[in-house]
Amino acid sequence: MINPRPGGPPVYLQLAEILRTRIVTGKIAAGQALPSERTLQQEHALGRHTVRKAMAVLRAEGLVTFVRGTGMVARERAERQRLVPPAGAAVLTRMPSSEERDEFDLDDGVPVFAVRTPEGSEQVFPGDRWVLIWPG
Amino acid sequence: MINPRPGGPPVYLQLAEILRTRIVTGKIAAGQALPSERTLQQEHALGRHTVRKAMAVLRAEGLVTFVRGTGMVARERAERQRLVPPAGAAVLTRMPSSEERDEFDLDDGVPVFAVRTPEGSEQVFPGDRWVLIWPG
DNA sequence: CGAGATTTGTGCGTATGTATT
DNA sequence: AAATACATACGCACAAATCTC
Repeated sequence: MINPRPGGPPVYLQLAEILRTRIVTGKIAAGQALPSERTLQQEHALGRHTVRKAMAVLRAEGLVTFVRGTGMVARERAERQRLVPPAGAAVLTRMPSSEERDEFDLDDGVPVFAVRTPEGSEQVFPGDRWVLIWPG
Repeated sequence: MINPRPGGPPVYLQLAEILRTRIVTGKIAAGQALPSERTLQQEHALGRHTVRKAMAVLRAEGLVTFVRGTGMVARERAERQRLVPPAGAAVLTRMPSSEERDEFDLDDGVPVFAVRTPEGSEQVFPGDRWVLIWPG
């Protein structure tokens, strides 16, 4: 139940927590649609901005994707490809630039690996589709 | 100049691009404050909602931090510590959970490394303070 | 120290556009 | 063609944190 008392957590974070719980516990399975904006507004007696802000939180966490005309969908966990970087490489993680989001067709809330070789070149890998493996 | 013609890119993305350019080119140095919401509204004749959406884009990219009562500040790039994961480890990157954001005092738009050892344990490292090094 | 101004945070209302079903 | 659902964009009010005088 959402509690709008002052001093407490913001309403949109309370709603995000409710939805997050449903997703991570599997009550809403991957690929399955979540309640629409309107439904959430009516069920919890909230304004549209508040509902959208809660949804934006989940999107930024990479838990959901939005499909226009369909709604908010719990994100599928893609199979990850294994990558062994070259010897001496340095690996950073960060959010992608807008160009990188376009190039790799990344959802909101998906970071990237940036692999820098000793020679100085940098290659970018979408964080939701790769796992880095250490030798050994 | 911002162009609100229909069919073109959304106004808030145009504004985000303008501010992004100022940051990455160094016109606005790290640690320096950006124009306030009000200033941006007046300069570009936009509603507050639109301005805030542009700012949210930059925040999600990890370019700026917001300080209530102070303003929007270009993020400092922290010195990164070097980490060599154990042999056979698998490394993922993702956005942190709300608990992890609290625990590590992470800004918005900062992903984490998740290092899984062959034994099955997982350890989390803030993505803005660590760089992973491959042996070699 | 306080008072007031500034700035971002939260929450709601409304209208219109666009894509999908 | 129509309904549904999200996207963009204008507006308002008040709260909370910070800064300045």
